Amino acid sequence: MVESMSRPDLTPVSYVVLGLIARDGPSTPYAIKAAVGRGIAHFWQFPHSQIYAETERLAGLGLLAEEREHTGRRRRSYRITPEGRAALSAWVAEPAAEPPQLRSLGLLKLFFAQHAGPGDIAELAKVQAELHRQTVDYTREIIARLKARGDLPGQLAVAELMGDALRVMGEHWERIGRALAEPPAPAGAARGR
Amino acid sequence: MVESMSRPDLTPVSYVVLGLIARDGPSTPYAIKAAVGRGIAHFWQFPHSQIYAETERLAGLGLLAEEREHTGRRRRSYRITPEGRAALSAWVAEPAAEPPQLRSLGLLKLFFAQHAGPGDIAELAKVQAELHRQTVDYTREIIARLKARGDLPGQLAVAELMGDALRVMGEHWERIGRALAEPPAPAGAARGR
DNA sequence: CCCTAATAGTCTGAAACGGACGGTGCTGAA
DNA sequence: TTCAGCACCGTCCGTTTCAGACTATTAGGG
Repeated sequence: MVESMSRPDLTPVSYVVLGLIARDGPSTPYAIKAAVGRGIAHFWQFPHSQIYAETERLAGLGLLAEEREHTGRRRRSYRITPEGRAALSAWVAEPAAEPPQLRSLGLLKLFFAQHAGPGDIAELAKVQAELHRQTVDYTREIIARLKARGDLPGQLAVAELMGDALRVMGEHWERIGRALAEPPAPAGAARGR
Repeated sequence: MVESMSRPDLTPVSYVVLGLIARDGPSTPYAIKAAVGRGIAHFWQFPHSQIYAETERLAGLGLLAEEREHTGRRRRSYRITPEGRAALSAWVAEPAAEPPQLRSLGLLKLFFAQHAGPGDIAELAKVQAELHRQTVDYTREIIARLKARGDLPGQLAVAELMGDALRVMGEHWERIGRALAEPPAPAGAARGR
């Protein structure tokens, strides 16, 4: 039983770059940067400067081929090589055993809610609920666009999953906001704090 | 309108440390490390070596007070100062405007699903579903424990939110797995993918 | 008294970060 | 025609984070 078929010298960012070029055809790093911002950034973040380093490195490894514009700005453009496609496929085919990671400053503050007044937490909940609503809306747009295309079932599934997860989190924040806002003091048996 | 009441020289990790010491009383860095692993790590990750650096720094700022064991290992122990409590409260009270960030290798592979066979994606979905199930179970335990205590409503809310989000994501993965596994070829009116 | 496991903490090289900064070429107003 | 302003495109570099290897220390069991 071989443990890993995918190349150990490639990082997730490498595959993002390979994958987007495979999807969109020959691309400049700047175009990749824009494409990342339009989707992948929502579940795998990294600084754009990485893209420039990564395209160069992948070209060195023979997984991308560089072409340079002859006119004007002489931008570099990269297309994927057969080796690049093979590396990408091998990686996708290998199941990911890592759990998803969440990183939320809002949750961190909620965790320590006891150190602030209920009003402050209500405000936090309001802000977070609104943020989640916006992101869900954005996700909806993406879903609509992907459905119109009918193509790319993987991307659609990702968007639907994320949309649902964000919706559920947003609902929690709304519930928290309501619970703290409406009954400033529940009256009657004043449960200690 | 003042923009920021909270100290700009403190990072989220600083507040994690302050918050846990505020909750648990005087603690050694190692104890904090353990406490982080029992909860906060699920929505705010950082390397444990940071804790040692951070306690020292916070002591230098006067937000923690260091005490050293006289016997045995002479471990450092830290308690929170009034200034530390004030800094913590100010930070918690200030709403977080950042959206939550998700980071999932599984979603990344799903996004590029077209580059692997359906069987590979089914396998990915199976692994991810199982991972999510485990995490949900773990979350349930935490919720039960927190409910038994009756205390700390913020922590309970966090656990419930995360549990729900993970459950929803896990259900998506299960659905994906079923969709790919059961009908290897949908037969009949082949809906053009 | 020694061995082992659990506890406790240190250290470091490598990535990642992120944002300031500097060109370049287009467009359209003067 | 010029050139100001802007959107595009890419580089660079100081800081922070990161992971985890590594080193003690101590309690407990044999």
